[in-house]
Amino acid sequence: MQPKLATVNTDPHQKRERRKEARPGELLDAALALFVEKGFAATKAEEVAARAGVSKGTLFLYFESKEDLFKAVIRKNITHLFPTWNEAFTQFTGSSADMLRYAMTTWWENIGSTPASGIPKLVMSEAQNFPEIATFYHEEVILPGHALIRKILSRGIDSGEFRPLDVDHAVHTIVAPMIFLMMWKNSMGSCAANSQFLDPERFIQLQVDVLLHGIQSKDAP
Amino acid sequence: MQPKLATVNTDPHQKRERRKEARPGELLDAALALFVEKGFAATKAEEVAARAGVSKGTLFLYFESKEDLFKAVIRKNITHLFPTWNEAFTQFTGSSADMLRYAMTTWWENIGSTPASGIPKLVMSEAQNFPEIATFYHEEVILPGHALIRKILSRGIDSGEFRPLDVDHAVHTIVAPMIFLMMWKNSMGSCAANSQFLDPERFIQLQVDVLLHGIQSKDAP
DNA sequence: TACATTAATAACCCGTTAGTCATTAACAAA
DNA sequence: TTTGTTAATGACTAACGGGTTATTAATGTA
Repeated sequence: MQPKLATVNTDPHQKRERRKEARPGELLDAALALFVEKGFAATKAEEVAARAGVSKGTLFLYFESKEDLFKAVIRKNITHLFPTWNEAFTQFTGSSADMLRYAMTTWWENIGSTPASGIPKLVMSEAQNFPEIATFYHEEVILPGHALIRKILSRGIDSGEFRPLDVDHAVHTIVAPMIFLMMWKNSMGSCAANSQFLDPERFIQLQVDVLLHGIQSKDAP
Repeated sequence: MQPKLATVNTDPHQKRERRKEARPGELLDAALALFVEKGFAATKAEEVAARAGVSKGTLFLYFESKEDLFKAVIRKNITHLFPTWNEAFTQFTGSSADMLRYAMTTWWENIGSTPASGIPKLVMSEAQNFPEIATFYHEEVILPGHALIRKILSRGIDSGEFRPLDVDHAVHTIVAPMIFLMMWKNSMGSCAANSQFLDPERFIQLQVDVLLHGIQSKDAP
């Protein structure tokens, strides 16, 4: 709670390091963590700097403004996983059910369980304040992501494995729980009372099961 | 974008009104709208006052602090719909499928399509900054809401209409898309490009359909 | 019309914080 | 060892915004 003056370091006698290459990345990591945790407006520039182990002046040496830092954080974490995933999916040989299960599992491993899972919360929280970010994110993440899911669904329907569906809308049904999970994890999830309330892996398993098998029992009661 | 000085009114010659009773409600409505739109920290007390048609001083006449205003906003919008809903559900006579459909439809009419739909975004965005709010919300909204859904699922399973399920986890599967929808609507939803991207009513219909029928075709292809 | 009460105001105060800049010191080369 | 370059610093400032208060005026009553 106390702001912890920047002048006070864990080891004040520590040598001042010159690491031009490493600073931006470290600042971006620190900023991501704090923006996700406290929100953009509530996070102080000096906090970000302190967390990255530098002074506030250094932060503004690498980023024009706090807003510039924010945009850089988003941009950095929109890594281009999509090409890799597209590759993996076009070469997939198993059933479409397995494909969906595989997709959600690897998504959890590569995004959901990493700090990058904080991005959706951040983007949604600040979308109104930074419309450019919102459209940027929409085009660079949401649309490609949807395309990926649509591919799985279409494949399953074509093969007769899935029943015919309005694919464009069904995509949302697949994606919504994943977004929800990331949001939850990065907000309510850290409240003590909720730690055992929602277990991600279990949730994903059940989610896939419900999606694939459906709730309604058609034959056996 | 320009802050619009509070001193400048649309009609500066307008008579100064004394409406002690109406002010708090109007301030809370204004605050909800702005907090949802811009976030708590990014919203200025003067903006809230201006939107409610009063000066900043008046705001602090009715609320001790900005934080107090925030808590009051949350508290006000946790209206006690649950008793009514519990009533409606215990008296429900139709099938459990219809019950689920009914639940989601009325939820959309009473919450999803109203300004109150902004609360989840607000709570999740600020959960880390206001832990008391998070737990309060968890107990007053999330737990009762889950209890309601659990009731529907159990009923369906007991009657043999639904296949046996891990009810505790399945609840999340029902709830997640609704939360997602509210979040979306109050963040990305207002970006021009996304207006036709996700149609709430359609999404809910398909959501219920997918949940009830399931994706996987068990008999006829 | 005169007066009392109090809702509403706007100028004010002051702590906080984004952003700057003169100074310091780490490192490389001579 | 000396010197030049520049990464890093932290004290500084200017503005912003939460909260206060002396003043104003709306309304009710005599």
